[in-house]
Amino acid sequence: MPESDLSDVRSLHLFAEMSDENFRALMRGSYVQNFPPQIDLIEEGDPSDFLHIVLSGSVELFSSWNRRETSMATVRPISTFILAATIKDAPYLMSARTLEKSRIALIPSQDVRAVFDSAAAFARAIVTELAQCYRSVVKNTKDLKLRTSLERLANYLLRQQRYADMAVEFELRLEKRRLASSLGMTPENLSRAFKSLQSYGVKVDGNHITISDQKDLEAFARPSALIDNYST
Amino acid sequence: MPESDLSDVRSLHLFAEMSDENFRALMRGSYVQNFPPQIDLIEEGDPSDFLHIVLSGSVELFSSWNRRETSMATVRPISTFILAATIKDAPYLMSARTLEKSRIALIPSQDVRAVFDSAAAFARAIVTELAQCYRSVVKNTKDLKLRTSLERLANYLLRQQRYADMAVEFELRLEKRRLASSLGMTPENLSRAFKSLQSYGVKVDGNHITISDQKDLEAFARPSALIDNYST
DNA sequence: ATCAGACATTGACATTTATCAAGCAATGGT
DNA sequence: ACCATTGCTTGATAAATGTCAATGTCTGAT
Repeated sequence: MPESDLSDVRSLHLFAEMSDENFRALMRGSYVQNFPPQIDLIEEGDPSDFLHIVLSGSVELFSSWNRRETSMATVRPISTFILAATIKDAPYLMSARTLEKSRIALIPSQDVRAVFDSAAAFARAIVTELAQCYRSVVKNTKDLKLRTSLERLANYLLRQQRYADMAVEFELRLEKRRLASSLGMTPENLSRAFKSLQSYGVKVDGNHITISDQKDLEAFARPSALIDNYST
Repeated sequence: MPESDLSDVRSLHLFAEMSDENFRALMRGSYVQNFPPQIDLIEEGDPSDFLHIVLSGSVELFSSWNRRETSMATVRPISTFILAATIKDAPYLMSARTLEKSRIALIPSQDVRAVFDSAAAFARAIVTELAQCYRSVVKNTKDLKLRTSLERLANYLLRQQRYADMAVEFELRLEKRRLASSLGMTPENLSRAFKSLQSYGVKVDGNHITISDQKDLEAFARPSALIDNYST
């Protein structure tokens, strides 16, 4: 990696207090690459092989579901992206593409984790928890921006069913008006949404839910691991 | 703190690998309290004095803006909440209230940071960055759930103006269709939204924005530090 | 057992937002 | 200079979602 890029990367507060030794260890397997505009850098769902750093240009983080696409953030120099996935060794939650001609540093994720592991265990635990929370909110944003309220409800029910060990019948654990607010809709709309899901085999009696045709509901809801799976 | 609560807290993976000594240091200033249902535990914007842990019952994280309120998440035992604010020593981004009778452990935030600081500097840097990203996404979710698309655009413009050192005129740094997607709307709707903001003194010429009546736009947009301020 | 209060549902309607189709710049490549 | 492409805007329309008002239903307190 060229000297000027090295000092750019070094200037990130992420590496500011790191020892020279650890920094060199991190840079050993890293490299810098120039990309033209509109190049896909990473695709959501892929394993997080590299921590990315935008040195110049700009990168769009976006996400797709069911033929829809939404912009999640724009990353400008000099900053990292997908750090949480790197730390968690989890798949990317978002895709990334260059918006313009961009210079990107790529640091192998396993090197980041290795250097990081030499730190105290508590630090690691805090980070894991933070990363988990962070990724949950990202999933929630995808749910909000990519789905209609009916789709959000359908997928919520499927998640709850999974939580209830795939039982055909289970209880809602939230008051309906809170559920409505969680899903970003009004209580009135939630009532109508439940009614609409009757045609996909969903029965509602108070807080008691029956999913009589799992496959049918899934065909409508199109659940995605990158939105609905809390553990990844 | 009672022994059974101590072991509950200890069982969190956040503390699992922590030394007994550090754990005792953390618990020294901590205490456990029982709360009735519907009690406000924290209010968004307050300084993060305590890391909270739900031992039993459940807690709703929610957020308010402009007479509207939205549910952000429900926290169930045994888990922490508002860790990112604690680590960053930043104000709470969300409010919290008990949904039912709940038992909550309260750990002084400064103790968490003190124990954490004894870990390596790189770990701290990673966490700071993660916490920053996490909190940004939370702000983004609040923006999406609490505001109409017109309000989101108005506040976006005010944020961009701040980025441009409060200049009356500045350039959009995003293509309009990407901006639309970022704000969770269609390009067509963005065009109309720009037109609607004309009545608040916003002029648009390509990517060039002029905000001729700052106060008027702010009166409409009602910007909030807990949504629009990237540094907190 | 009854009543008050909170939550849920329903219908009518308004608003917001998306979709589709067409036309209008700007831009870059030949 | 021209054309083709791409992005932006506009109008018409449709769909989704929210609001308001009324009613129904449940539950816990007296």
